Amino acid sequence: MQLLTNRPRGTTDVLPGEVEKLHYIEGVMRRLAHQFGYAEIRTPVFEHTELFSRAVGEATDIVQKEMYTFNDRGDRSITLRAEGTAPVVRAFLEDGLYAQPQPTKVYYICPIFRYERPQAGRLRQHTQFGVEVFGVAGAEADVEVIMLAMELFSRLGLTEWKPGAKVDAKANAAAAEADLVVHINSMGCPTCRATYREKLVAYLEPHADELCETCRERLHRNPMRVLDCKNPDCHPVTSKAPGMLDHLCDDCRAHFQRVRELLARFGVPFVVDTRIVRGLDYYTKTVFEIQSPHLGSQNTVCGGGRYDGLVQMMGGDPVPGVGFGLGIERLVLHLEALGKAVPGAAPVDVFLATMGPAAVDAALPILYQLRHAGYAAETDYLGRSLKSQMKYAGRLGARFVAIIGDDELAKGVVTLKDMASGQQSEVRLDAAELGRALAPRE
RNA sequence: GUGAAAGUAGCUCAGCUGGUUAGAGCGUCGGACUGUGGCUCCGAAGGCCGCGGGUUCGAACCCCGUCUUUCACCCCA
Repeated sequence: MQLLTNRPRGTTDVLPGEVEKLHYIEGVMRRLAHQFGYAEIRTPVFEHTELFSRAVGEATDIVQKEMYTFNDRGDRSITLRAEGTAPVVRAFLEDGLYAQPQPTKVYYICPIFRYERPQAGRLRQHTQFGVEVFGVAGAEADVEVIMLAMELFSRLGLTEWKPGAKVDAKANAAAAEADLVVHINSMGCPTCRATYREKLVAYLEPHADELCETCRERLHRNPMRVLDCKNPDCHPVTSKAPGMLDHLCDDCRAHFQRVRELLARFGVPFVVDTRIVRGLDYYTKTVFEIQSPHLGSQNTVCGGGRYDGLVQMMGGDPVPGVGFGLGIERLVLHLEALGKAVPGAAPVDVFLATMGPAAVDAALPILYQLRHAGYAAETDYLGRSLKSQMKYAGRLGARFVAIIGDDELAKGVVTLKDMASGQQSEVRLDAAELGRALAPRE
């Protein structure tokens, strides 16, 4: 088939049969968010470009090469939502959420757009479930969002983990091979990070010629990114470099300590991973990624952290924040890798099989009355044989088929067939009577 | 943005070292069973062999370009 055009690169069509999985997953997310005290927020799919370029950081990969940016007809620079947190922070300030009872706890399920090379688990449009907490400086909030993510994975059957189970460091290392693990790190605050940054640059500069090309570029622009370079040539230098964790100020050190204590107390499997740096500039203190061993190269299902300076940077009073984003498409890959079944299409309650025009006339009013009464009812519009209609009803997963032919019309009944048992009975040709016969009897 | 592999019916794939009208299974539709689904059998529809150019008497097959997909890198969800 020669089509006029196909879908743009890195996008997907979610077809009937597949979409039900998303409904199920999103339903779990919404219930969970509600139980944790998070309310939904919806922000526009597009924003002014400077929202992302300023909040995420001019030097980041997202801003430099991954944004869908265009000028609209009013010559404004517009960018499709490249990231979840910045728009929520904008709304928090613009819509005065800070004037409501604090803290503000919100969640969202929305599409994210990034111009990247597609790969398994990486699309140009993907969907994120994200949560944000504003107004809590303490580590309890960092831990709450991590607990929320872990609880979600647990409810979806992606991990054996249950809150409260005892986990020690050795068990964590073993779990990292087979199960979801939270990788955490601390980025410090602007004060201690600046001090650390100087020390790091001072250490790296004499070794610049031992580093790879990208690292030499990053040395001054974003030296912390040099540390997580995967190029083995850089490892001799980076492995001896001073670490951020050794240079945290008292406040940041205590915060990170508290996060680890609470995670341990609640039985969350975690490892301190100094390579978790995150590609967004706004993070402070805690950053984390939850990685799955079942996803191949794109193995981060959930990533987030604390952003205590972002609200002020965007023009508000200083309000601390913490949150995460979680990729739903990767979640689905993970479910499939584990062979986890999720509910499919909802079944049809009754299929009205008609034989001849008189039967169609009799069936249509009943069809709409049954639907009005809340039943999923379907019929044939193609004038097909009874056999074909039976076959079709079987495909739809109909619980019952109501057969209406000349015999039934003469008697004012339908032949009602229970598709699971094959048993048939006669029911009066009347929507209310039929409805009673259809009522689930379990 | 870098490197590698692959694109043949709706889906999964055959198709010999280039040689007439490109095949199978599954799925779809119909029939066997003119009033009864799942099993079985029979039949039909469905392909510019991703697209464009080149080589050749002749291209699904060889060459170049392009688009898309997959894998890895970068980075992320």
